[in-house]
Amino acid sequence: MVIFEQIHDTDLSKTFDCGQSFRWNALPDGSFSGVAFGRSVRVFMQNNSLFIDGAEEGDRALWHSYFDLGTDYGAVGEQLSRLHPVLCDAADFSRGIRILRQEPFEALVSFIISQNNNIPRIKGIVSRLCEGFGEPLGDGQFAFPSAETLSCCTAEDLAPLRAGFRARYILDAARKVAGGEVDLDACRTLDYEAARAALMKITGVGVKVADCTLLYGMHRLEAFPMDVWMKRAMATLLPGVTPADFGGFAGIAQQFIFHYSRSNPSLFEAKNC
DNA sequence: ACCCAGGAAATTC
DNA sequence: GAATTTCATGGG
Repeated sequence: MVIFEQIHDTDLSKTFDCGQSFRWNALPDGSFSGVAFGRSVRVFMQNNSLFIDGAEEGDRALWHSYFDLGTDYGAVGEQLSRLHPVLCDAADFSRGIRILRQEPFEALVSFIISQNNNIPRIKGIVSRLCEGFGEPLGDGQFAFPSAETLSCCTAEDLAPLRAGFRARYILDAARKVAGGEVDLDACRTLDYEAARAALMKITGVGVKVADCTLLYGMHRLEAFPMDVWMKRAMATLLPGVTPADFGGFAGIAQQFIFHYSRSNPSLFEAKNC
């Protein structure tokens, strides 16, 4: 068990269910089970401490990084709140969300699967992908499969996932990553536009999926994924505001606005009469 | 039966 | 080139 004390501005339920990750599930006791970097753990908060049950002490730095515990989200929220009144509401509503540092390939494939799809179904496909092709971890859980493993698969192999037209996108991603044509490690340090262009060499990866991969898989906070919710939110709630206005925390602002908008659809109802 | 879902590719105008 | 259609699958 790894324990982090004096942890603030952290709500695991919001963090896991705000649409950035598809690998965590709530247990009846309020804790969450999930897998990251091939480690199966159960996590919960208690008295401002974050407990990682099943984690080894040697992985302390890994979990610190995964949950981005080095960032003061309270301070980020305050800074964003000063920029615009809507950000004040969004940041307050989304208090507790952290941007996880997920595995790059997992983020890439997860958001390829996400296109024109809904979150429960995305989770189902990702789950079947791991069960079918990921390394078993001995407790009924499975690691996210590697690009190398998936690069050897055929479309028929992926049929049980019921991923539909996205299956061939997954395979193209796996082959280009495993073959070195797309270097995910390089995308961490490449300038933003170049990293985005590199990811978009994959069939099925457009601007939005590339931005999600950069933000959730590589913690590139300048990425600002624009899905239908974000487009509507920016047009309706923040006219004239651009991601650049959020400084170095655009990605965090995006997640706050996204969660706020999805959770309050009434914000977009017609305001006549 | 119909509509939508954290989009992107293929086709058409 | 910009606008529209199609793409598989499942749930409401």
